[in-house]
Amino acid sequence: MARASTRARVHAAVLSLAAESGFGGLTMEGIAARAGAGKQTLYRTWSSPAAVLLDALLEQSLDASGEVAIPDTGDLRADLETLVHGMIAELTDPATDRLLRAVTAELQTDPAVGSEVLDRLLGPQLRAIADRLARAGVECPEDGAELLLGPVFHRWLLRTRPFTEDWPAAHVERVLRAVSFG
Amino acid sequence: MARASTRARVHAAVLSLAAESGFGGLTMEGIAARAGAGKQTLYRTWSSPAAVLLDALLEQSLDASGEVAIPDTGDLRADLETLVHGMIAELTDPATDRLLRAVTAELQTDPAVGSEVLDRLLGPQLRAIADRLARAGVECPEDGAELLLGPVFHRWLLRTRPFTEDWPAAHVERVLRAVSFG
DNA sequence: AGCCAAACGAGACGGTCCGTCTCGTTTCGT
DNA sequence: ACGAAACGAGACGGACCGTCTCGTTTGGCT
Repeated sequence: MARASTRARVHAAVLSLAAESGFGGLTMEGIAARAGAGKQTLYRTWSSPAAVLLDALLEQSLDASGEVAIPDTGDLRADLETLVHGMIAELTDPATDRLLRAVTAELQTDPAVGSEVLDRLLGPQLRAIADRLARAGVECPEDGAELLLGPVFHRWLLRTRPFTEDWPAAHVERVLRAVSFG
Repeated sequence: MARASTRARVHAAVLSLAAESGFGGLTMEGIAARAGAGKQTLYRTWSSPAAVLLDALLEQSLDASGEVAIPDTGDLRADLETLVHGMIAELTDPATDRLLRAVTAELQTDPAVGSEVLDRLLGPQLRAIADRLARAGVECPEDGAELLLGPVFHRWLLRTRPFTEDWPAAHVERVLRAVSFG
């Protein structure tokens, strides 16, 4: 669809612009100018600034890890705590917080972005956690994964209250009890 | 700040426009025109179409109920199931789904909308649930309320999978077990 | 009743970004 | 070497933006 070199320049442009002026400062015209690309070239592949940013973020995350990795030391409780701590760290990192919120916001209105996020980010993550739970003998692993992540997203997205140091341990404790593993 | 009659006309305008063309069709100019108001009048009180819509929705919900009411029949399990069913029904109602998503999206970028939602909608709801849990003798009622609502929002917001008929009962079952009430 | 300041309706204004459209150029497969 | 596909550039009309004046209405105060 699009030339690899073009994609690379556009990705670099959207990431640098987002880092400089936040998501609110992203426009198709701005991205095109920074990338040295025509607007038509952008519209040929992406439908909105959020779609461009999402694509760049996904490519970046794939470069880094290749696959979604869930800790698996044999100690389920410890693994889940590590996981929750990592999630909280990423969600609250000022560098990524705004970008993730922007993608989440766009996900609410643009169905294409929604299914892209689900297919390439959230889905694999949920499946990986569910697999980890299933391997430990949990009965409803999908529901367990949702029970683990739901409250984290809830607190972060809706800004109900800050995360505390001791909450993840207590939360994992409750989740394990919920799935009959305490 | 603003005259009551003006507020009423603006609220009616934003609700009718949102019902007709969805949230995407909301603009300050459009709302002002429909309400027969000057743009300056809108900007004097609200900062964005989302803020206007939120204000209208909040006023509407206050008119209807006056206070946040949580079922309290003495049967905790039944009450929570009623609550979850009601939430799912409201979240998935086509008439409100898009509006709630729009407000949630705006909540990610506009801090003013965020604290407004928290103060007048989410906060009271969470507190009411936590109170209900506390009355039943649950130890960490705030965490319990979060455990109950988090997965519901998670599934709805991120569109991971549809709600099924039997999920609420199983979910409440797990939450009660998590807070040592099963 | 009469007054005055605050709130208002209307809309002009320059500006930004939208999404579409040409046009001439570059790139790449064969 | 050639033809098609992808591209860079930017013109274009249009929608909204947020700010700004204006002259008018409204409601409280005396």
